[in-house]
Amino acid sequence: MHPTHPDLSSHECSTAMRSVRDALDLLGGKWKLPIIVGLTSGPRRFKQLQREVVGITAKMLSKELKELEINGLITRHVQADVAPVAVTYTLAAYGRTLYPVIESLHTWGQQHRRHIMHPETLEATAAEWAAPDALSA
Amino acid sequence: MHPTHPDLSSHECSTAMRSVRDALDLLGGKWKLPIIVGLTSGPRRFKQLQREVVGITAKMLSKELKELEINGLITRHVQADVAPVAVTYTLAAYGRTLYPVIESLHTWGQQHRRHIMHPETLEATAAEWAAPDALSA
DNA sequence: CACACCGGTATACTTCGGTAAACCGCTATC
DNA sequence: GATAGCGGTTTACCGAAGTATACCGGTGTG
Repeated sequence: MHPTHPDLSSHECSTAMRSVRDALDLLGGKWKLPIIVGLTSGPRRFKQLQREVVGITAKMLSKELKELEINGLITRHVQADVAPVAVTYTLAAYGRTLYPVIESLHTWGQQHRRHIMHPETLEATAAEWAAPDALSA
Repeated sequence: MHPTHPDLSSHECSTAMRSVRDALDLLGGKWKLPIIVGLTSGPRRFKQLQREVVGITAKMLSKELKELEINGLITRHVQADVAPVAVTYTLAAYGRTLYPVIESLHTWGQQHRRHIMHPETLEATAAEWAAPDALSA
């Protein structure tokens, strides 16, 4: 048809799309990111984590932890000597590389909550945040 | 070694968790973010978008676009005068506030792909990225 | 005329994410 | 001895998410 639409970024766009979907493959679903957030403040034990990630069932937590471990984002260590075997989960170094992602989601979610509660300030808000036109970085 | 990290207080942690889950409520699922990425480089028509977001069915695309519009992230406009009614989707101002999120996911996904393909450079990689200790901002 | 593109909708189906609840061996507490 | 905590696994089940396919009215193309 009309190949003349000056689409600067059709390449960049598909690159971005691929990367985002790669990331989503690992982090997608309802629980993975909340779990990682729970681990940002230090090692946690199973039940402890289950209490923090409100609403998750033991089965889901168990399953998600396995997947996160397989992908190298978290580490599981067992202390067999102590009383009723202590199991601890920690953010692995690789998992810590997710901080920027967590942070941006955290910030956006916070703003979003305000935005929902005070919709009258919408335009101001949207303008203030200022969208950096990066993404091509 | 010693990740003497700015331990998120338990309060900050639950705040972060709540925000992240708020964001995930809007953006969760397999398609929403890829669709938004597709719209970052300009307005798109339905079929055009379907071609870019590889693998999505018309039904899903239609459903997701509706939800994104309801949440004010994108805008739909219809041009009724032209031949076979042209429908165009655009990132709304509010949707553009997601750039930081998209960008961090994009960056991480890109690194992750490299990481998968050259696992031997793992330690170097993880160290290099350096996790910004923010998040408590 | 036959065919393809557009922007979807309708119907039917399958898969998977997720829940609820019971259960396991072990330990410590009342 | 009963109960509760730990770190899960197992079973059973449901509903949402996602897929596949066909179809619609309109138009323009060969």
